[in-house]
Amino acid sequence: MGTVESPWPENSPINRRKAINELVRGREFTTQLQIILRNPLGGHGSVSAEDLLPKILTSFTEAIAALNTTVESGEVSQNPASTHVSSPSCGDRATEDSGESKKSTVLKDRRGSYKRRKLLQTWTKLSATPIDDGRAWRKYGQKVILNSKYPRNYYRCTHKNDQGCQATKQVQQTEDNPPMYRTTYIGDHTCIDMSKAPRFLLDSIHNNAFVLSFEPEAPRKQDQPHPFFSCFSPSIKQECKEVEIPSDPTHKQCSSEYHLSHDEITFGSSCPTTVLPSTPGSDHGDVISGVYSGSTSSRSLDNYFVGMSDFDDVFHFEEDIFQVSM
DNA sequence: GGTTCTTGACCGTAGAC
DNA sequence: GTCTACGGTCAAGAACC
Repeated sequence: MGTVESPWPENSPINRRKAINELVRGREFTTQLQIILRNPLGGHGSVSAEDLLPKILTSFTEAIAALNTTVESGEVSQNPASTHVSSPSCGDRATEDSGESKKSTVLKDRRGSYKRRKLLQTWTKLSATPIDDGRAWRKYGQKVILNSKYPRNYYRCTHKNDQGCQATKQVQQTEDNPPMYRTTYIGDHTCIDMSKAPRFLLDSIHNNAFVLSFEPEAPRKQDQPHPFFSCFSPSIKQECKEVEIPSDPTHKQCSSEYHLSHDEITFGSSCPTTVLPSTPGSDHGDVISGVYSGSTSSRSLDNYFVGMSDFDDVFHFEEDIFQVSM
């Protein structure tokens, strides 16, 4: 517990290499796009921004797919019910259920696990307060769990009906002292929250065209780093503490939910997190399920753009990163 | 009036026999 | 193969804004 293992299964160097190659390609396309956008009147040959965008998306999609293949080979997807978390609510059924104690004292696998849940990626978080992750959830059920003092609450994305978002989460209070809340996320968001969509995305919707906004006047939300890319910024990482401090409600929202810690991806330094690993080697999937999810690919990538104040926040179009040759 | 919550019923899964 | 127990989801009514 608490130790996040290496996100890269060492037995899949081919997929990893492919992912890196795709990311490099995507960066090259992005660089070309930047040149075009900075010099819209200049001659860029036959390549246009409209041509580059699909290539960029394809590169990222391929990278995600490669990573996803890598992850799945390490059994990322797992029923959280079988996750070994040191909590009474997780339930050693044999210890309390006297009626079955004579059958077996060994805790077997839980029954009643839906196949759908096994197919979707899941990850679990522990926090001192119910997590407000900024997403719109709608409660659809509550269930008393065997050997658990508190009921388990079931939530699904508000956009399930209108956008078919399959993301769900379960929140259950543990019997720990002080009480903790275990939040299990199942599946990734495939919805777009229009209230948080960046301007370039809205423009593309309204104009039925791809429009990237690199305008500098768009306010940066320093206090709300984008969950996925925030780990690329070391100044933000230190803010990432999974367990929230009850006495400080300002820390209620923690970006670490989607956070790529240094272990998830080898770009930055440390990022403390208590995202509970589903299985050894599955931690990376726990944190950024959406990115690794093969079922979403580019659409999921779109979601990671949603909520950003500016596209520039993501790519940081700066020469020192992209080494633009102009 | 629309949205969200509550809660009992139903369904799917898997261990036991 | 059937029974049983359990977790997960559905859906109707209630509550809320």
